[in-house]
Amino acid sequence: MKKYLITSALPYVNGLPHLGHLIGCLLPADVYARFLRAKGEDVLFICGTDEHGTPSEVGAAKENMPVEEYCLKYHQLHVQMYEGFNLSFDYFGRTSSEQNKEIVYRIFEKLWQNGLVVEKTTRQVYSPDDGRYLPDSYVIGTCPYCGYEKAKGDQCENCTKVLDPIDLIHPKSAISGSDKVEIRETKHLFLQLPKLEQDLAEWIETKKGVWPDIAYSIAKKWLKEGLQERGITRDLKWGFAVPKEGYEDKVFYVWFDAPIGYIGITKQWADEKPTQRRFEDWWLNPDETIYTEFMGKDNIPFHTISFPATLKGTGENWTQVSMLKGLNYLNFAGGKFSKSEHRGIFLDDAIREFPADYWRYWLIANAPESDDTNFSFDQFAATVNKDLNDVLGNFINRVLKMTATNFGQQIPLLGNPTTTEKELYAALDSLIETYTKHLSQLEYRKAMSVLREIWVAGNNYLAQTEPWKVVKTDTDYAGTILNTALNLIRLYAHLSAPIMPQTAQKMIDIFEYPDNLAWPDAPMSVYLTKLPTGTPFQLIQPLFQKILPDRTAELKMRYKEE
RNA sequence: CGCGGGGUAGAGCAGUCCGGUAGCUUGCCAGGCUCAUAACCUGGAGGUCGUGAGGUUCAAAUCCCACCCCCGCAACCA
Repeated sequence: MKKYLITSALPYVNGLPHLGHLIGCLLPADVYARFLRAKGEDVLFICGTDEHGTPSEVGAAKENMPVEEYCLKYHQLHVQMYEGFNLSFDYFGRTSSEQNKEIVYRIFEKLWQNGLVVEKTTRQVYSPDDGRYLPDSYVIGTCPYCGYEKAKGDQCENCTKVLDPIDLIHPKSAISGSDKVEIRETKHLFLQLPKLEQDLAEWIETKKGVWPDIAYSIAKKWLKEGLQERGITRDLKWGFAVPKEGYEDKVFYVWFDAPIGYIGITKQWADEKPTQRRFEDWWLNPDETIYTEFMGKDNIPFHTISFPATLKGTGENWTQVSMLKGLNYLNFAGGKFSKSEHRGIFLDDAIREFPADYWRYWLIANAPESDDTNFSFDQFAATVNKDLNDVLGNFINRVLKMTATNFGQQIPLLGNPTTTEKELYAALDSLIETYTKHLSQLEYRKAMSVLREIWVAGNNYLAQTEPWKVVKTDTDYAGTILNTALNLIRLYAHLSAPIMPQTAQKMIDIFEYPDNLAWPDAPMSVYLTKLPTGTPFQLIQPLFQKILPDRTAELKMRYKEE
């Protein structure tokens, strides 16, 4: 049996995640994992916090705590927030784990043995007052081209010229503000990507039409420009020590150990039950494993080029990515979400305002698949009110109440289906097939528009059959209609579960009938007759609440949406 | 100057690969229904498809050329 390995890009531990992080990789991955599990597939869904690097060191210093403590604190906050959104990771680990260290060393040694690692001397900016080397973007100064005074060492935001921090006039540290900076020569290890280029290019060519255009074209762009040797070490303290002489003060670069973290975290998972689980079954098993990665567009080069090259370079038979979903950005009020300026909606705020499923539905229905997408409370409210409350929530409510009034709180007898029911079965069979196809292909917006059609089909069925009239003249047929409608509620629960797990559970719990959230596996002529006659059901509070204009206005004020 | 994505009805999007009556959601207008949460169902109006009296073609949103605008990337912030 095929195994489905799913990873979401690892959120950087520094600071708190916002809606952009959620839709950028975590949530689409979760929906896919839930969908495959519902279909009965063997799924392993892995994620965790990416912890090494300068931003963590700087963040820890700001909060005046050791970096290990700082990372643990934020790791736990991430865990809490993702639990709040019901992300169904099989394991949520950390790139700083012992297990990851073990895998990083193993891969590094192989690359070393294969002659793919070389030493080069580079010139880096050192700040004595900070006691550290400064990454390019942590050096600020005057742009030599346009005179802009706050140019960053990697690029001038004013004239967009790409810079070398060494070229800045009056350079100073972005951390302490100190202008006592010096250029030092320092040795680093580089991975020789050019040696792997040919191999990589052939492999990527097989992904044409398989990966989304955005991923394929970005990978091709990098190949076209030619791969360069890539530094895999840094002059930092927070990271895995480089196990080579002369590198005692250096650690592996965060972008080297972060993707390897997928494997390291899988080993964390396996080590919890060593007699039952092996990371090798997933990661050194390419023939049986279908590996799907989710990430924001900025991450695509690392997942299509650097990481596959790293694995290939070992000469070992690692599982490589087969499906890859790259997403664009979610913007807020015309601009980016920002961690540093705390601009936008963060997950702790989001969950305080509305149930997780409201967000999950909106985000998936508006996933930034082809372009950046803008979040606005007006649109959010409109979607929640219409799709969730009016179309789905109201359908359930009207069916339950109508049945309770006319037949009591139990499933009425199903008579022989008429042409109308048969047409409904056929329409749904076709819609569900399309819906399933879109989810399999990770086409979320299309999938959601079909799901909505499926919900509308229920309301349409009632409009056509008018059970409130029929009940006065033909009780038996009215019972058949409502029986069918009640079965539709169950169907909707199953189909909605990957996107709205909590709501789906509530829908299932309406009926006193043992059920799970398995994917429909039979034609509707069978599937919509499953609830046994006489099964008791409960009248529940409406599943959703409308977001009224006053509330929307208040939200816009609170979150500063212009 | 480079690279990637985008520009289609008031708003949000699909359609472009493979040319053939311009589609969906929301909003607006009208009708139906009255079981349900002022909800549901149906119909209608609304677009020179960024620009070019460009090119190819019987036919262009779609292919080719030139240009304009928006967003992102450029190896260290999803």
